[in-house]
Amino acid sequence: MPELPEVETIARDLQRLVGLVIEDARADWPGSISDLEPAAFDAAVRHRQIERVGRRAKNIVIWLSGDAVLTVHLRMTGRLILRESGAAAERFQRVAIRFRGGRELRFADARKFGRLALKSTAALADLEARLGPEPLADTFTLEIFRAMLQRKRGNVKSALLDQRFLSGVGNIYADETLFAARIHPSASLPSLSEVEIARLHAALRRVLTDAIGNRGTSFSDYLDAEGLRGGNQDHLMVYRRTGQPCLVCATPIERRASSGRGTHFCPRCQAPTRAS
DNA sequence: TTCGTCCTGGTA
DNA sequence: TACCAGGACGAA
Repeated sequence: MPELPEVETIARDLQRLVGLVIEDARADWPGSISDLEPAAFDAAVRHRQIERVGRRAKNIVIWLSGDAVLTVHLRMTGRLILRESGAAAERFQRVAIRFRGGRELRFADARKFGRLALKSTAALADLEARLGPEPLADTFTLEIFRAMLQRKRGNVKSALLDQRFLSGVGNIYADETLFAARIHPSASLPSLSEVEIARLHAALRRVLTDAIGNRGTSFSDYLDAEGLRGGNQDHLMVYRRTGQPCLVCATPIERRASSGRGTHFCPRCQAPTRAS
């Protein structure tokens, strides 16, 4: 599941696209492209130059010459891999963008949930309007986070997963962050103490930063832009460790389904606080 | 706020 | 063979 650290890793790897000119684009699965038929997409991106590559939330954002932006959301099983043209196609390859000079950006996606979208730079505002702040931005201070939490209801795990509230965090890093902050995933937001809010803020930034340092978490699906696995799966404390001993206190890690998602936690380290 | 939908490979 | 994984979004 590519989340902020995985998408950031890919976006950094794709810096080498800057300056390349698109020769053509081919979509083997039309559904992977939003709003445009494959032929129209091909015509719309041809001969445009890559000006900048970045990330916003879980989107890879590729600025093209001529007021166009290509956004890529990998959803669950999407991969974006840069290869030499002529290399064997990726497994589950859906879209290939060829560049002048012999390289090719492949979008592969087993479950076909991921999407490429071509839009104007003005239309990026629509994307921005649906996204909460970046947890690693300098502007995401403890004070801002505290104010955000005061306006939000529900439990802490669903808040972390809500992209309009905070962007970039998915199921893996929500569970890991809550463990690091020693907060129970079902804890209601109003019940969080000042100390817990501060721990949560610090844990968010540390967990995500460490995961970027490890080039993301790979289970079966995620690969970076070079087609290589990340290393963060060896550093997870609770995610997919159901029944295994907590690495802090040896209590078996529990898993519960909440709103259709698996939630992993240590019932002792993350015991609910009595006060509220 | 929760549920269904899109999807299908991997696993039990 | 059946079921699980789940990000985002729209509907109930």
